[in-house]
Amino acid sequence: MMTADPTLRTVKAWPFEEAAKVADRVAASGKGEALFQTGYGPSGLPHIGTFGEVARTTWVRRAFGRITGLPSRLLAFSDDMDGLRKVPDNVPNKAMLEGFLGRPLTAIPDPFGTHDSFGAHNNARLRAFLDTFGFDYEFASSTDYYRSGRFDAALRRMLEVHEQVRAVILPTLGPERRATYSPFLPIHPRTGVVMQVPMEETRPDSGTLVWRDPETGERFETPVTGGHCKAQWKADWALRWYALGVDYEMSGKDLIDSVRLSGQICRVLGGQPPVGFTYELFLDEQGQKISKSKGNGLTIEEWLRYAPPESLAQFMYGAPQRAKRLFFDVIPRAVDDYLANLEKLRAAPEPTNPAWYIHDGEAPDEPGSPASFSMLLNLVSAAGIDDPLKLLQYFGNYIKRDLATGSERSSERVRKFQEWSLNRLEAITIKPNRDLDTGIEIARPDKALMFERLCKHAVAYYSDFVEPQKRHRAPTVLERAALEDLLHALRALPADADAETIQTLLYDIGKRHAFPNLRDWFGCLYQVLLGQQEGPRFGGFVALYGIPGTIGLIEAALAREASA
RNA sequence: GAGCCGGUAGCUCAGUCGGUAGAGCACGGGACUUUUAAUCUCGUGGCCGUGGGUUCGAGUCCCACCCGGCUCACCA
Repeated sequence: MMTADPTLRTVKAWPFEEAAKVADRVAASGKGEALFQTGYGPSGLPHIGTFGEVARTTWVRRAFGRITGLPSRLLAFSDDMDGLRKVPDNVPNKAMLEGFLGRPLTAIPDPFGTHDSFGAHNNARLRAFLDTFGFDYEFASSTDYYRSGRFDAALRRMLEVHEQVRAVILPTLGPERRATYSPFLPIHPRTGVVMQVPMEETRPDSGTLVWRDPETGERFETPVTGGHCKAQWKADWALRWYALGVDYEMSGKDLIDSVRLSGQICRVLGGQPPVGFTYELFLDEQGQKISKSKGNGLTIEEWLRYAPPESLAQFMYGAPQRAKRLFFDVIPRAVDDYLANLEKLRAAPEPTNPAWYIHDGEAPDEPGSPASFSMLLNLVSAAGIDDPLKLLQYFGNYIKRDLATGSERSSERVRKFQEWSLNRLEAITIKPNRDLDTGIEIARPDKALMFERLCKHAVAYYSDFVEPQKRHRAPTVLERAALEDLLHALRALPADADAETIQTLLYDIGKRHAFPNLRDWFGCLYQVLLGQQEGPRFGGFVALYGIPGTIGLIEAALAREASA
């Protein structure tokens, strides 16, 4: 059991400020533990906001544990009993789903055919998503809770105060809805549809409702308990808070009104609404709201292709109550902020440091990254590196050159990295090209070094954004002659010729031909061979890229010109 | 109509307890380099939206206003 440290209540970081409120609430209730909740709508497949909400809640939860020493649970609650309102665009078997509109998601066949129901399918995806990041949570299915009777007492209570609950909601509704509203949505005994109908009678003594099918006129008496009824959205939220004693739940700004009304209903029931936290929504590059239908903004898949999850957590940590723009350009900064914070965490575990939350107070036992992500991106773009392993090699050479020249610019970070992993990097560096494919497994984020992962991500960035922008220009007559000259010279070189030898060769050839300025010769190499305006020191590039590969580039360039 | 957030360097933003204004990028100079890029280093650049108030002192606290944006207003 963790020891309590009440002095942490005053830590100036939002998770602790939140946790202190939860601690007060739990102390007042006399409970020995705290219940944190995050909810998921029926349409909602997991997305980048899901990650944010669970991560942020987890941080508050951890802060709570540090302050109080008390245990806590995080309930991931799926609203899988909600009626399907419309057929989603991104699923197969849409025609089949049409026939089940209005029924609870857990009473609809899985359009993917892999689970017992559509609801079960979505639940599985949600859990798989959360598991990917190693979140500590307890999954809850609304359907299970209703059917198992866990909500029965609360439902009967809501039936008793039916009119008071209505009184909370009615003022917020338009005239026509006002006439039909009930916090109870009975499941139609014949069609299975979640009904939105007015109650003709409430019978608290028997725990039932009397209502009429608007189409057939048939009258039904339905128990509110046992999964025969579910609660309407805002009442549902309140019911859950009341029945389970939820202590903390955060939600987006779009739910401010719902939080207020659900809180009122919760009080009507006799409960105390949880400590709440409203976070801002994300905007796209133009400051527009991110919506899945518009397809703007950044998906979590995209983020995780270009950067590690720790950087996304870093982004989510900062200023949750500000509308932040979420698009590609924020990624490198998030990564570098994280890397810097990671080093700070290593030096001193301060709970004001975002990395403290991301790693639960203790930096992982690995060397971090010797270079900023921005630098890796520059490097990969300048050198046109399309392979993570080559980037590692390139960087290894870079470090060695650094050491050899005795440069003072080796930062503390680089030095640490060298101590920890120089041998490993050395092993990578001397590996012959043909073994590259079987070299180091870089693709598994959980196993690989942070730096290896960053190399992988940098290359992905290069492939997607830099590489497509390349424009290989055709060589001039003069350049063509020089390139042919270079081609022959390279063929004559041993395969393991070093960077200096190649660089000297390049100068010789450049001088041998009538370039007005040597700079033009190198410019030709970048523009014709690499398709870029500028590039790396070319001798080093050839040594890394391989002489056969470079020969291929030249041949391709000459052929391109011939066919034009 | 109700509510929320923002306005600080050319751009994106940080700014802790009220105490001489900060970073990255961009731009300029230098170092290193047998070209360039990278890297390192130095530097240019700000009426902190406007007006008032509190204070010895305000980017920071209070009030009002202007501008920009978002959310909710007969779904969940």
